[in-house]
Amino acid sequence: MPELPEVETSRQGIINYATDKTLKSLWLSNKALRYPYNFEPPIFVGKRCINITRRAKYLIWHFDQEKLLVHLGMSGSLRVEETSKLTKKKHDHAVFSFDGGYSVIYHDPRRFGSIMMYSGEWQKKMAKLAPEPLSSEFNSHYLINKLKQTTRPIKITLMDQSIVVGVGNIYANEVLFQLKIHPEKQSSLVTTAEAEKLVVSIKTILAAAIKQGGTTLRDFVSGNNKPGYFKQSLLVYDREGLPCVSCGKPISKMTLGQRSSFYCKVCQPCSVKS
DNA sequence: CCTTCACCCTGCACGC
DNA sequence: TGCGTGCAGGGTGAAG
Repeated sequence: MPELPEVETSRQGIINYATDKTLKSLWLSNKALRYPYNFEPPIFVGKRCINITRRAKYLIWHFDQEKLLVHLGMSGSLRVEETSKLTKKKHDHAVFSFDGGYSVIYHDPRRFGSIMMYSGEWQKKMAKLAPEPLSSEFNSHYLINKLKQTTRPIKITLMDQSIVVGVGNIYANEVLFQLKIHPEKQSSLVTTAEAEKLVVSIKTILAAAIKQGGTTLRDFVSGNNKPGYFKQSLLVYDREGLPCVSCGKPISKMTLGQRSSFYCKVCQPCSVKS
């Protein structure tokens, strides 16, 4: 369920159970995730977790020496359970048991996620990632320059990891609705004023979602954590046919880049499409 | 270089 | 109740 706010929420949910703790055991299921494992569990067992950080939608688990990269894909989630009461569920693929009595469990039905040792190869990949949306590096000057260079629909550009990381399908829809920009609008025709608002809107909406995610953190311990996803606060995503919160006309749906796009034909007119 | 497309996998909602 | 279909919040690599 991970867009960037969920990944960040997951990080905050597990960090206190892993940081400054020694990994006592690491169990992996025999099912392959997105990539074949590039390590054996003993490499990490006995090592102390120093910190867990996030880059884009990746979590980086810093152990004494090696680092571990965890991505939740489309259906991944992390939960914390007391090791003594741990019950493995279908689609659990990794159990990190730390001293202190708690385990972090990686669960991923579709197995689009990955757990990898942070090898040199991965460091290269990560180094190429675009700026974090909440960083000062992602500003209107930067975005305007990027938008000039492509004729693709603005929604596809916003979701392009080489432009800015962490803006997934839901938030791309929400941001464009908020600013009354048609999802198909050619990126290079987005005005300077619109680009400036896009930057502000992306930062605001992601920060707000992260903040809300925090309210569900206590559920992590019980193991029945609901992903901190706030459907009730989404204004356009998954609302096809339902009245636009602004004008009341039904929300439309179209496919762009193989992803569902929701928009209001009235509030987001395609005046300057292509 | 840029853009589009297929695809990795399972679960679920829906229509018949 | 069961079956088939389409769809899902991500990301990559190959092909055009």
